[in-house]
Amino acid sequence: MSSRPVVTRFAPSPTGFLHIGGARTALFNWLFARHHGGKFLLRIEDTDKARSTGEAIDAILDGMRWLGLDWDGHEYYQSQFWARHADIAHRMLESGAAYRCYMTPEELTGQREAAQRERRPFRIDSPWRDIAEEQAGKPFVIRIKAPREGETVIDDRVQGRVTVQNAEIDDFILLRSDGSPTYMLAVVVDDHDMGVTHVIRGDDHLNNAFRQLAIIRAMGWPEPVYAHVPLIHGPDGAKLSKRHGALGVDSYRDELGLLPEAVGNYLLRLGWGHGDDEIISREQAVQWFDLDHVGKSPSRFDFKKLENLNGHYIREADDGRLADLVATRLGLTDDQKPLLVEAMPELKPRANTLVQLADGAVFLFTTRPLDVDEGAASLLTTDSRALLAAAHGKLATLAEWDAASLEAAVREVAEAGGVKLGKLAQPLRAALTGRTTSPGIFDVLALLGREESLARIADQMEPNE
RNA sequence: GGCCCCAUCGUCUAGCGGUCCAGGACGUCGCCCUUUCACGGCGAAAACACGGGUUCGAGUCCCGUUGGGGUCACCA
Repeated sequence: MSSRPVVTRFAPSPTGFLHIGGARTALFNWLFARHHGGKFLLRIEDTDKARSTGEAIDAILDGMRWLGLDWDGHEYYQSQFWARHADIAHRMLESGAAYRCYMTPEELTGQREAAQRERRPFRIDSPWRDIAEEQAGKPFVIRIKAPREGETVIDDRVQGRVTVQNAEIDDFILLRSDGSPTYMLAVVVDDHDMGVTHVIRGDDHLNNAFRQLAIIRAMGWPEPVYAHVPLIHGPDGAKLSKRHGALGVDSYRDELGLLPEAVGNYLLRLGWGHGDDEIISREQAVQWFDLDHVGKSPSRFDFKKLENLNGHYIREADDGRLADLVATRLGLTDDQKPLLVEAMPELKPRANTLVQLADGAVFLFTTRPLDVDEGAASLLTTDSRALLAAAHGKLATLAEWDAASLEAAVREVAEAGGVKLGKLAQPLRAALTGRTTSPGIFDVLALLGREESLARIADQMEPNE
């Protein structure tokens, strides 16, 4: 069975956006398939009509594309296979692997509550399990006749050998009273029909694996290899949820301003490691990824580390690409882009996210008079305003407006004024950018150009000058 | 509560019986570079949950305790 070509799948239910945990599951499946030269399939589990939305489907596909997780062939939609699911349930009924259960929901809750009261574990004990004849006209569900003796063992590729007593597995429902298939049935049938060989998913499904195996065995189908990956937890150690800002990947892109390669790299390293390697390209990941090195304990999500990684990828990214991304955020016109590209080498070492990058670039495009923030304003004292006037006078005479001439001129003014360079550079920065931090002041002058620079300086000069 | 799983620095992790007085990364704190802020460089503090075994030898194997997580629907 391990000689079968590898087929993995990602099977999200489109009830919300592609969240970060799902993205990691998808990444692991994708990586595993690519590593083995197999196929990676995508199946949308849209059987819950009430909660599934087209918007969510789009968000999932969009998120996967953004992360570079391409799937083979078209995407599957589980709801299209209802008839097939129902057919399997009926075949199990005929072979005696399942039965019609006429218990009402009320009877069931009654039993459940009784068990609760007596503080004993609840196990479905249907009186219909061994009754074959139909109760004409009465509603029923089809339940699996789960094994009651012995135990079931799963050799999970990440969890190891897990054993569960069959007595723990109850007669769960295959087909609801309205004839619709349950998730448990649908997953198994679809995975089988799609030829899935490796089921890699969150370990919140580990318990389900035993139930699903019961169906697989009843049908005599080949058993997939299971790999249950620990869930991602929030900073407090509990399962990542909306409460922790478990955002959709679209938020990581749009609101947080992260690059897909950073998110992918971070997710890869969360729960998986390859020696001391931290920065791992997609190519290396495909080459190195394996299930053996997936950790068994849940890991906590660390935004700081993600952000740092993103900073690394920003510094590594192409200036033109970064400029496009920032231009969109700032709503710039095409003719403003060249300046942004030119400034990018000075801008990008100062940012860990595109939000910060865009913020650091605004001074290039704001129009006079500038908004001067509090820190910058405190730098514009009477003395420094006089210094700015001196600098303005000197700079206005400059024949060449390049970094070298600019530096020489500014240093000269500082010296003539008997102050250290910083005493002049800081007010200059305040006047030119309205901020206390920016790229080097000579670069700022050069980037802004003669006319704009002189005008901004003049705006902040001593009034009586 | 039943069942299942997990347990190395604050966090992500390396470690697959000796080469570990435990390595890397993020974060934190110093120093250097420097007109600011970053980037970069150097350095520091920081962990094998606890208790029993097994073994010549245990972070690495076994058992227990404690702690954490997951799961117990006519949801997926």
